[in-house]
Amino acid sequence: MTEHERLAALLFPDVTETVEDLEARFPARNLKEGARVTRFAPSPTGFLHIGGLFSALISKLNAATTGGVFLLRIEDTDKKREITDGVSEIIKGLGAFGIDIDEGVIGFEQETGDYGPYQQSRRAGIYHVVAKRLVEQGLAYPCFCSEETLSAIREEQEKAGTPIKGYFGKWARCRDLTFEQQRERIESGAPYTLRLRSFGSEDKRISFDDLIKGKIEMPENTQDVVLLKTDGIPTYHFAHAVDDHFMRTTHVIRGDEWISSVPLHIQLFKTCGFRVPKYAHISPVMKEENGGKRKLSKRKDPEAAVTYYAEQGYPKESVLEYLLTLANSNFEDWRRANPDAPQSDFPFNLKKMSVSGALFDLTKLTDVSKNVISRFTAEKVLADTLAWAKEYDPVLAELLGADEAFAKAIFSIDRGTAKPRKDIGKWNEVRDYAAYFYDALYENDLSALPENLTKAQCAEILSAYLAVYDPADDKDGWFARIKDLCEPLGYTPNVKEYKKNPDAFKGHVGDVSTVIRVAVTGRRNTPDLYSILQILGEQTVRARLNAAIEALS
RNA sequence: GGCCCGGUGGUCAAGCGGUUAAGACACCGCCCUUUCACGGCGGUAACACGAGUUCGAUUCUCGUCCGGGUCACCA
Repeated sequence: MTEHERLAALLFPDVTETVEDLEARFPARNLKEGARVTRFAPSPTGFLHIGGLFSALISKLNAATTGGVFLLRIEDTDKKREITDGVSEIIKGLGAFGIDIDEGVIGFEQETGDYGPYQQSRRAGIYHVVAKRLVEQGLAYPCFCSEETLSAIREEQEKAGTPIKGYFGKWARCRDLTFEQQRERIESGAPYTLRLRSFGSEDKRISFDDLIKGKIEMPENTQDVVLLKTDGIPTYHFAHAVDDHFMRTTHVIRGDEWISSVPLHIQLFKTCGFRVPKYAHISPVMKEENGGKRKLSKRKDPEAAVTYYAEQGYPKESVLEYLLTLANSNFEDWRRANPDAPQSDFPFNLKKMSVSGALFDLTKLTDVSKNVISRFTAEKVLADTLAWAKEYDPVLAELLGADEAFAKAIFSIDRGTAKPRKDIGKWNEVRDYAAYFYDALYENDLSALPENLTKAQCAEILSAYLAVYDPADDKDGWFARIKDLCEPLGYTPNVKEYKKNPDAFKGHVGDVSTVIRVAVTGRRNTPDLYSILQILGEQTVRARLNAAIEALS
């Protein structure tokens, strides 16, 4: 038995499995050629971030379009930062956007798939098997340095002005401890971390092909990084190598803040004897501030949280649609060519992803959303609004739910035609959009009446209309009736005529219908008036006309 | 500071040696029109800067500047 092996036995007395056992336990996946295995691996430290959703979407798309597997792994190795409902926040968030998890953690203490556990806190045994092997081979060693010692080393380096800081080479005090020294400390119960014994050189360069950023060249890793913390839990780096190897991940898609540790990661895969996966690093979603760009911040920006979109009432299809336009610039062209195709039909391509961070543009999101919603059926608009309102606007939910046929009629105006209306960008706009259809929300606001007419003139128009109003009219008949109203009252039914000779009339048919519109809806800008009158029904229309006449006299 | 990455209109972005430098959002104007929305037409607006290489650079090289990331027993 070598000293390395004796050390390994001392460090991991309970580990009986070998790396070969693990290889057998997690065999290569039986997937068709070209299928990609991707993963989303967040840590449960807060709400799901829009950037996280973005990267999950990209990963999912890569798996889905290649007939591969998209898995969810939870990186809960830092218990200090963990929050109570972290895991379910993530799963709920993903679910809310229809990003289905093929494998991995799917609920509280629930997972599916043969490559688990998928929660790092439950994989300690697996990491230790690999760690033990590394120690046996002299590629890892225990480090007994305290935090104080570490910062003392750092200070010394600062003073000396060494170009590279950290724990490596001659600064790595525990790297060359004798076996006796190691055993003595371990047996005395001294806390220790397990460090990688790095053979990297700062003079040598390593290059790799990032699927998004292209070829990147960097110096090799020289640091004896921590693999296992004092509590025996792995650091991100070590867990990444072990997990993505044994989960047989083919493509690691993650935020580009990881680029700088790729040399370390490649080194880790290689020293463990694992095949290096392909990497794709996504640029972060940015926000504008004082003319500059910065990453969307969980703390400062409400729109960083995925829940923000749910609260505002952006349909998930809209958020996804917008994210897709950010992801692949040809998505909008594709959408124009395939207005009704499901998003999953889009031939997503990693290579077409932007290399620099995009500013998240809520205005554009809303525009995209208006288009998405305009393609929804009235049934879907109703159902989605109802679902949203139940949580965020109970009054609206109550009103819409009280008579669904009525509500559907509201959403049906011009819907399904070649030129559908695009009034609604998110569900929290529905209340305002539909307000005047409900007496409870309707405000008898006459301030929008045409300013070129007197109150008396307006009242006159309304009275005249009331006298001829017939709910049985069809649209043409209805408008003909309004035109007939014009001349006796001193208006012209012909707008062009009015423009030619404005002094000859009090106004034109547009003014007449505006007066009626304002009296019935309390506003000047509405969809087609005829449809509105039909939906409101005779009783309400008469009541509102009468009320307006009274208010004007 | 070291090491990486990036810089095309206000925003997202095509283009990758020769283009009138696409398109989308936003903005402005006009048309359509009983209002609005939709739609149509048009407009304002960009290759960070300086050197090279080249007959010719937004495209290639170098430098400068600016922006971002990263240098933990956090992920």
